[in-house]
Amino acid sequence: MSPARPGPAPFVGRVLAVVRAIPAGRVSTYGDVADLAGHPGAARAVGTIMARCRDHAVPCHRVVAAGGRLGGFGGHESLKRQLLVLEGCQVRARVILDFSERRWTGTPSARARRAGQTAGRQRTS
DNA sequence: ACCGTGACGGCGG
DNA sequence: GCCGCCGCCACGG
Repeated sequence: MSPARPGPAPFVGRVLAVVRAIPAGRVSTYGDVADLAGHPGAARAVGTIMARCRDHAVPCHRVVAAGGRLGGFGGHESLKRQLLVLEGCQVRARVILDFSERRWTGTPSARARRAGQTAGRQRTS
């Protein structure tokens, strides 16, 4: 009964969830995603997950390399670039020009939480 | 428990 | 600015 299928490993599931949360017009780096998924330093693993992800509900084109470089896209970098441009990013060759403005590292409240602060939300009391 | 897989990150040349 | 090297990590076989 309920043969509970293999299902994605916890980390994989969280990574996909994080990527799905990246708003259109914004981007995150592999390292940012690893961080948001709770495994800082696992950027390479995130890349591997992206490479194997075939779920169209996951906007993997919004995951870029450090410094705003495009990174890979299964041999279709031009497509990745086009998608990002359509979403409003300025891309020159293999670099996102307005990276600092487009970079997304989670919701402000989530970031505050990571920083151990209570900022953003009203004071708890 | 070891090893190969990778859409990485950082640094040096 | 590009390329190559090495270190890093989670996963599956």
